[in-house]
Amino acid sequence: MSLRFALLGMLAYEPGSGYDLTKRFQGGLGRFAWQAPHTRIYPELAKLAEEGLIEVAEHGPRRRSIYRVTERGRAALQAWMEAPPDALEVRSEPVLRMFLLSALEPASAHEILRQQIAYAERKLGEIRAALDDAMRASSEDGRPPFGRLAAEFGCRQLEALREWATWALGQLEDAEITPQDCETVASGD
Amino acid sequence: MSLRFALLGMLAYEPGSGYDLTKRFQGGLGRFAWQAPHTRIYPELAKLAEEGLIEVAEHGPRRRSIYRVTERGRAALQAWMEAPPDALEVRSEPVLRMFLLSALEPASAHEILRQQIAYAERKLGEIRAALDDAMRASSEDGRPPFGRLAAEFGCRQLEALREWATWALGQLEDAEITPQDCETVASGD
DNA sequence: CATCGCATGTAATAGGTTACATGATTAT
DNA sequence: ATAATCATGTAACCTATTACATGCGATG
Repeated sequence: MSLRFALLGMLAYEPGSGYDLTKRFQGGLGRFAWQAPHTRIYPELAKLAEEGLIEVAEHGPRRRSIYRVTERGRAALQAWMEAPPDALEVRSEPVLRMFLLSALEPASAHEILRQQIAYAERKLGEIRAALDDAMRASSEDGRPPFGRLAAEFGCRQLEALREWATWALGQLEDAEITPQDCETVASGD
Repeated sequence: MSLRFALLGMLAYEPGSGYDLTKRFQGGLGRFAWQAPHTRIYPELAKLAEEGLIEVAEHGPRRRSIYRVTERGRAALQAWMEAPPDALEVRSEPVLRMFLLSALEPASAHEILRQQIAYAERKLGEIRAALDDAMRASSEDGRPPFGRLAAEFGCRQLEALREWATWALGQLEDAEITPQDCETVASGD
């Protein structure tokens, strides 16, 4: 249900073809917000056009169709953006991994936390590089890059991940020094 | 592909039936890491059992089957946890909303950011309440609540959201006071 | 024995991934 | 002409959501 609004929003910012949108999902800052292959994008564009939320603005070479949002489309986007997000988004593999840490041996948990820290650093680098690219590209056309705020958001989330993982490492070490379940460690297993 | 490891991990911590796992996904701290209805849980448990990663430890009243992980299951979980997470998780409705902010009128963007701040506050309250519950419940059985670290992680992510939204509001106001695209506002539309 | 909650399932539909296919244009 | 890239699509499959169904066991 979100893909259609992703498309609607990108087209509201700037008209384009399915091919253009595919590239924006792959290459631009959009990839830090949502992902979709062209095989999902084209059918969704067709549906949006059928419902009158977008329309073909122009035909290009090959079979290229450049879409733009209609008034109704803009209204639909606005309505969706204003609708209160009520369910906490909870299908995140990184969070799941962190959730399951307690199911592992402490030594593994340490190792995995250190991996998470490295991962956060690496992804931070990626986003910052992408942001730099986007800033440079957009300084030519005068307006700030689409998704700049979202990229900053991504950075902050990753920084929070890094800080949390560092903190969690400390927690695990504390728990090993002063285990509260000494009395229950009889069987050994 | 992640659901199976969510189940494996929960069973590694403590054996249980599909019904138990359903409740853990709904009620406990698990709901801040992954979500699944029973209609997905039962078939996945069947598949895991067929592959020998879990097995029936005990049969209860009604048709209740209590599963536990096998050695192979534990190894599979370990391997998955240790595998480097390589793709940045990017299908998040909140992030998408933030990404699309630029497609809206500034006044709407303000309103939506304020909503996000309120949302973050509300969800922070929910997680903290759930964490308190879990702490109280687990103080009886001696070990820290499963998912405590993850709940803390969720809190930090929400705090980052709140801080970011506050910062973004400031950015939008700055952009309105000193718009860099004055020279291009000739056509009006 | 009626009802409530436990415990599991099926079926229909929607959303998403991967592999494969194809024609049109530009570049060499 | 041939290759590369643009531009779009189909088909098979997997994952997830929603609605509906059912039978067993405890409780009053």
